[in-house]
Amino acid sequence: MRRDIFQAIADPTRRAIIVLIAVQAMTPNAIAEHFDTTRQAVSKHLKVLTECELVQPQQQGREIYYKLQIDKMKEIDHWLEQFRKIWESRFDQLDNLLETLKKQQK
Amino acid sequence: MRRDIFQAIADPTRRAIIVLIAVQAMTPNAIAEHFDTTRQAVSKHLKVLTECELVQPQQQGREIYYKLQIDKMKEIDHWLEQFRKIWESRFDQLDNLLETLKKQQK
DNA sequence: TACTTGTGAAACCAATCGGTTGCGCATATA
DNA sequence: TATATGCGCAACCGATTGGTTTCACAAGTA
Repeated sequence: MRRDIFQAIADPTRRAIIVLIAVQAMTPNAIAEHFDTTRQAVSKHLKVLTECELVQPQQQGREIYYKLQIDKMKEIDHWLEQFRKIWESRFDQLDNLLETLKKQQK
Repeated sequence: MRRDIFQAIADPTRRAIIVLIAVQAMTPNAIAEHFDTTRQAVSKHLKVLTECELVQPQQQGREIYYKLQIDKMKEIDHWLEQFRKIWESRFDQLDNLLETLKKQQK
């Protein structure tokens, strides 16, 4: 199933999971201990994250370690790039200057 | 109403609206012309974007211009910062190297 | 072999989402 | 004043979401 990465990071629990496994790969059970939900709920979140390739499962015996695919996070960064151009531009700085002048006039 | 910016950018139409008004402030009618939906649907999206302060309305006669608050986008950038640290780190590069070696062994 | 452990999948549920239509209300304009 | 325009809000609707409980199954362990 094709998934949207932005929809994947919309959920706060999912974002917390991402932060958690960014440090090191973890099993669903280990992850669930950090939250006030069932393992199954975490499993569902991991499914979403896997479907959009933000996370990759690695079977090890009967345990499955989920590892963050940090490269995929760059997709968000890439989308932000167009706005970074704006907020770093002089036009934006001019805009802020005009706003400040406007407020001073009041 | 308090809103989550990540939930706000989860919707593709909403992201398109953000890109659209990044160039210049626009009215709901003008925005709606760019999409295959009603003005009311766009109005709802703008409400969500306004509630999380990604967008600001500016009344002008009977028209309302919606302007992107580019500064708010930095919040996403800020969340990404922790991952940027990882993907720019040598540990990550070492990780990739190990992965490559592993594949070559097969 | 019997039991325990780690896991995903299915069925269900209330809440939320993104869309529509219909409405009311200002603000131009004739 | 009457009419047209731009807009937000409310009510409604089907689809999706995030959670739960129950179950099945493979992998270790007694």
